[in-house]
Amino acid sequence: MSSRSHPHPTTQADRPRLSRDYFARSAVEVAREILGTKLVRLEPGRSRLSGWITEAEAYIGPEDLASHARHGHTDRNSAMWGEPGHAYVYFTYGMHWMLNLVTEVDGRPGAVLVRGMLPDEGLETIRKRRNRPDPQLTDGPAKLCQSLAIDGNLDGHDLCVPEAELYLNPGVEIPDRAVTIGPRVGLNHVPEPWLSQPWRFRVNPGFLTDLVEKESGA
DNA sequence: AGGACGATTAACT
DNA sequence: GTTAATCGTCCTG
Repeated sequence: MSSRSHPHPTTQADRPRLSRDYFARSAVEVAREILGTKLVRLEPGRSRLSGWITEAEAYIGPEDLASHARHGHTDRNSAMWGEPGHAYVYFTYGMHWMLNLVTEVDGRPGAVLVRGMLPDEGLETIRKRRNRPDPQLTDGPAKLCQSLAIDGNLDGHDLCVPEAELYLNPGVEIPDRAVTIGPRVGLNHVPEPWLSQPWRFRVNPGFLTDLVEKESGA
């Protein structure tokens, strides 16, 4: 099956994917809960890449002045307004792609920005694409997209169908004591209260790496 | 038509 | 700590 040169005990065959119902909740709830789940990328005719999500932010709707939904339904943010469980992928700063997971009920534009992960499968491929030291491979939203070859082709992609090329698997449970909650980052010209809402969720550095080492029987 | 700016990153002082 | 890179999107007029 796998073309990896050495087995990795934490790499498993597909488990049940996170379902439409999973995403059909508030963005804040989903942003917290997806920590530790596994983001899986199947590249057509190529390899299978994956990693455990370590950081996410919630964008709750049109009233949230930090959200792209603040301008209403536009061509770019169209995926946000659709069915939950799809990807919203956008281009910014003239060079970077960002991955969001559409949440909330159909018609309400909630989204969760995936800001970081700990790589699992496809590490060699990711290293080639990033050409950086391991800690800096996927510790940012644009780095993660570069690593997994996520771009505009995946905008609107359905994460909850069998043929999905991008989806989530259950991963490891992250206890509250291992999560740091704070304001979202990179927001400019965003007024209060939106600027300071504690909608960024991050797994404490080291927690997942330690856990993964134990699981792989080190 | 023009301009401001961006849910970032890497390099630099 | 600061700043350049780089261009699509959305606003104003």
